[in-house]
Amino acid sequence: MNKKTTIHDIAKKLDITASTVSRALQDNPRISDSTKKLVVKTARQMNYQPNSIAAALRNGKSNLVGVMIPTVDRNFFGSIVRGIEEILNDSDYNVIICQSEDSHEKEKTNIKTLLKAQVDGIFASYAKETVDFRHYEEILNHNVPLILFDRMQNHFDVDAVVIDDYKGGFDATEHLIEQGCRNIVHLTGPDNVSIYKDRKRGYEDALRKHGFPVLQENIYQSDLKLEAGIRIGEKLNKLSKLPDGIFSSSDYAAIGAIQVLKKSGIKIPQDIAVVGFSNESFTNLVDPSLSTIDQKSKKMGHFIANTFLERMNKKESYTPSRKVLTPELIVRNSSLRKEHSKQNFIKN
Amino acid sequence: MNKKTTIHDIAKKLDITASTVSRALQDNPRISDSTKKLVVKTARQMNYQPNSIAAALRNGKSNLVGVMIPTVDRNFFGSIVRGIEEILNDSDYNVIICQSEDSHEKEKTNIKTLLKAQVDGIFASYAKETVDFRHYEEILNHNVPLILFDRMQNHFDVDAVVIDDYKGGFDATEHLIEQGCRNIVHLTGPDNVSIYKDRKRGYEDALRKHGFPVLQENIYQSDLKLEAGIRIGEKLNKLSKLPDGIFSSSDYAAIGAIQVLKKSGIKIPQDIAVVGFSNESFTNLVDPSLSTIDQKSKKMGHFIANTFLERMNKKESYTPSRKVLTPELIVRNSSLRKEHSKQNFIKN
DNA sequence: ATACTTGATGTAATCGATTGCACAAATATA
DNA sequence: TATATTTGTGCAATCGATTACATCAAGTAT
Repeated sequence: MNKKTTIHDIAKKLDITASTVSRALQDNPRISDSTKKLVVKTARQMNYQPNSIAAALRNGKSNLVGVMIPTVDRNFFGSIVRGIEEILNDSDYNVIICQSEDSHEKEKTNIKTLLKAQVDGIFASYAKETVDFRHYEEILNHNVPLILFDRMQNHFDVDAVVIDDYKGGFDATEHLIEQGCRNIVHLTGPDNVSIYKDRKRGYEDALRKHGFPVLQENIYQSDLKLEAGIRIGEKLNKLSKLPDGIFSSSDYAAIGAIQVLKKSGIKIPQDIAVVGFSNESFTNLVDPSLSTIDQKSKKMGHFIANTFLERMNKKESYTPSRKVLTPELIVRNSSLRKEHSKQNFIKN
Repeated sequence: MNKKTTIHDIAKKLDITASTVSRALQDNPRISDSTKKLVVKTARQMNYQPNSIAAALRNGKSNLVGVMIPTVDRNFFGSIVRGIEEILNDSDYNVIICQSEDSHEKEKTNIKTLLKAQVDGIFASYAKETVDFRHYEEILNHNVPLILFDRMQNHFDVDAVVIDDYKGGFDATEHLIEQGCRNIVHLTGPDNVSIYKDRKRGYEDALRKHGFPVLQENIYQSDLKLEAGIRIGEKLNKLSKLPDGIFSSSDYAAIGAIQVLKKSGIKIPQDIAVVGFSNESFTNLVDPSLSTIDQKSKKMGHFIANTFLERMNKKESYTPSRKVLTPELIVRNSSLRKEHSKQNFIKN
């Protein structure tokens, strides 16, 4: 049928060579203005679409980047991806998204897939499950720029964009203390994931700063999913002395706990004030709306993309950098005892 | 540094030609078993990774497909994408995701981008805003297979995978009637989007079937976002006679309305029973948990992917098909008056 | 008038994998 | 023994865009 037109077709029509056409389309100064105009016009007429694959092969550059995240249907990761796209699409890059589903195996196959697709860069957030990082070395062996974000460790000397999880944990806990909490429980995740360790440190330091003891029995470790929150809520329910505050490293776990506690007549935030982490999109849909820590996900996406673009320019002698973003405490009704409803999205 | 190894490198090492290597790696019957084994072994040793871009250029096939959806951070679309990936990754395809954000302009540029990336197929769900479909013709002009899903119209004779929105609307409404509702309000979306029209027809027919009048003043049109739900909730609040049921074409709008109604002391589901649409992930996080219609998103993804694969095989003389999936009513606490809490996820 | 720029375009190789056709050697058939 | 067929490889073109280098005409300097 209608074959795609190539630069050769244009060349033939104008009785010039393909190289001239190519140069003209690239606005090469060595081509006269008159030919340029002619070529551009003819290209439009013939509905020419450059074949990016041919260019990719020749240039050794696919203009594709791969983003690997645990899952796309978490607000945080979804909007990081958006942030990345906002920047990169303007520079003619396309984004391939891979989901690791927090599985080590999937992570491995995803990396293979992306390398096979000849991506120009890989942006990744570790799967929770991952403790062995050899598959990441593959990326570096292939000379593909790697940028880690959010979840990372110091195994590799690569670019990284993270938030200050310590500060997030600290601020959340201090806020609970300011709201009058005296016995604050913390829900944390697997210890091999540094973000959870950091948030926990923040929690502990905030307690210490205000003269409260750090009690190991107040720290509940889990995978931080909804179901884990439910289980922990049930445990809390059975305690002889209820806590009066919960800082959860995950919005999901926080909601799980709140659901159970509400069932047994406990008032949130009056009896127990709760702060989650991530500012998931459902946090202002639930009742009471959930206080949380916003992770500046879009901004993070922008940083990742810009870091990548810089890296592509400097080519040699590039020194990886680390960017730490500051999270923001968002106070909603689940923790606001003093000025009730002030921050509620519904007027009055 | 360490250049990537190509089939030529392998050929040189074994003192054979690249074509033999290529054939050996493809398990071509014309190559002897001994050479095959040797080549495969050497390839492994040299850590050979096929350059898919070169293959793409030669074969005129990028092994990329583009998925265009309004947004990735809606459960429905996110899991469609997952479903698509589950199938296509096994067939060595990669998926590029584009978000239209329900904007006509973004949709246009996304299509350009995908075509430039030489994707082998495009799977798309129309943006709400879109009323002019010329940019979709571009896809067909380029001879790129197009599969529409969820939101679509009959402009093009292309493959389509949709759910039976009419049945979804009918079932939701009939369920409310069974729960004793006698005055059911419906929240619908823009009329140019067929899914909303179909759901509305389902609503109307269910009312008629049970002998209730269809009242235009009971139908509220909006963009179905959270804020729209809030506004409509406020309107309902002011009515002299409150409705006793709400069927919303969107979970978000449903939640918005519920939030307002709860504030003014109205009990859900006792005073007003509510059913949403989409089974968004937050629907069982809110209080009360929201009854809704599940759209079989993952299954839809599977269908889309498989339709595409079939299409790629049959090449010529292909007749587009239309697959209609059956949605499922999920009854939760926002509409369950008779056996309270039975379907609640918390035991007892 | 000769040598030397400058400007504009063409030639041909390249990126890496694929594949139709050619060709030699080995085997089968007459 | 001569011819036909099979088997295993090699040769070279191809996909489309890019680019170092060559070329050639016109213009400038000496």
